[in-house]
Amino acid sequence: MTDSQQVRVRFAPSPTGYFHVGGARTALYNWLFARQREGKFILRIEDTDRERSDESWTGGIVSALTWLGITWDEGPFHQSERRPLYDAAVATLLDRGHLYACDCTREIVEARTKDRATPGYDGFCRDRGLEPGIGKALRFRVPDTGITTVHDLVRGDVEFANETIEDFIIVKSNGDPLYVLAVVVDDIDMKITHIIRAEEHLPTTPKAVLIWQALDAAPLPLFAHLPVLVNEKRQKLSKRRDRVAVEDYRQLGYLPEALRNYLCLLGWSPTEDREVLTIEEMISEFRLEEVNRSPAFFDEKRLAHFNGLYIRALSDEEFIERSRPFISGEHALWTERQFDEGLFRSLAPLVQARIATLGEIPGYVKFLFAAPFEMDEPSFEKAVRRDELAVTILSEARSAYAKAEFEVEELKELLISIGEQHDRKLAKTQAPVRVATMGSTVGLPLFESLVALGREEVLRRIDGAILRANEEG
RNA sequence: GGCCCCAUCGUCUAGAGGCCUAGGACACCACCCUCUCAAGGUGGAGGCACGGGUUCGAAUCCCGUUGGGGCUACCA
Repeated sequence: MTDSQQVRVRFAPSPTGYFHVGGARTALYNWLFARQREGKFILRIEDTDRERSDESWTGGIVSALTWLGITWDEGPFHQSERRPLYDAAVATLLDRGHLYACDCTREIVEARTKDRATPGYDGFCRDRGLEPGIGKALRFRVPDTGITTVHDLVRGDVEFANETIEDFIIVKSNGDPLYVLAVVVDDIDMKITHIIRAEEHLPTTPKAVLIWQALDAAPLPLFAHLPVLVNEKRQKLSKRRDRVAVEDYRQLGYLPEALRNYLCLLGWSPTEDREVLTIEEMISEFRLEEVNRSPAFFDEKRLAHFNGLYIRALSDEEFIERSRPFISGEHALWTERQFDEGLFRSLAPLVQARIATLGEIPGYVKFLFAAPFEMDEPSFEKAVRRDELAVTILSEARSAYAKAEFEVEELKELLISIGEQHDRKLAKTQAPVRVATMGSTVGLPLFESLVALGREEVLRRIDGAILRANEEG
């Protein structure tokens, strides 16, 4: 390609399972590159294998990309709808002698090559002059000598000796084209200039180059093979064994901008030790040539850190809006009637400062809305049963709060003075009250929470705790 | 097995021959702040896989070893 050409990249996932973070990273890099070069980003669904494709997965890809803010300029195209193009390319290749029919079954090929030093197809049908047709696959005649070079922007030139590449199948015996052919035909047809994809595709790239050259229809694209994302055991992220679905992270309460930022940093980094980047900064600073070559571990802890950063950067109002899916609807721990938006708003900033994912919100405010009131037993044991002064403090707090102004400072001062009478610091005094009213030793600041609960409920819960401590203690 | 890729703290990375006494971030530890828990602040521990070269000088270049990974389907 030349510099004057418009940049055209594509993201081409196969709809064979949940859309995962590795795919999202690949899509993001393609998208950033296209935006930076003012080119086009094309979405193409690689569903040449009908038996392995499912329309529902395509919907998942589309919604995940949309959620991440990765928009496409053309598509989504489906390979399954572009069959005529592949057939025409096959005709051309056949015409030029690049293909030959083969009727060897997989078993026969394996039996024949089992003892040979070089595995793979042995070229048995190369010169048998079989007539193409149903029941026979079409293989690409790979040159016996020479080198096929892949020009890769992140790895440099990668060379493959042609003798190590087998005569691979391009059309199945049932007439269906294979991915290796479809991808090349589509990339040529869509005038793709840069192929940015995961490293796992690198070994098949020389085959694509060979087909591309045999078709002789367009200059070769530039490649960029991104390092794979791995799990803690340093194996390629797998849909089967690892939690990788973008949708899962969405459900857990990760912000798309945080996931995007984290993903951007898995394999590339900007200068000056910066890590939090706006989308504009990513677009202007991203460089394919600076992408790392080694596999990167997808670290959820680090992702959570970024998510916390992004959550804390939200304005009060934005935080409330982002919270909605987690505080109402079918996943809420309470009914719509039990929920009170005003009360939630009053405590929201305190929640916002404490969480790393939006999914943690319910845990912080369930003491306010969920019925029946849930008591954490270990907390009760620790702060009430094992504290001989707990019941005394609860009783005194109850009396004081019964007639107090229900306001943060007032409630705090009252508890401080109760503590002083028993020579206790507030940290210790507040524990039984917190557990009695909020159900746990940990949680939101106590006095703000008491105000939200209201006098009546606070007194009721303290009474309940005293009763419970006495009857079971 | 064959082909290919890779190799800086546990993790993500900065580093393109002298700026490195190897920088930042997550996680971890300590302290500060503090009504609990977080958040925030300060500090700490922790790394160039190994061996040869090249060079006045190597984390940086070359070769080898070792280790990891990917691919090896009439899947994508």
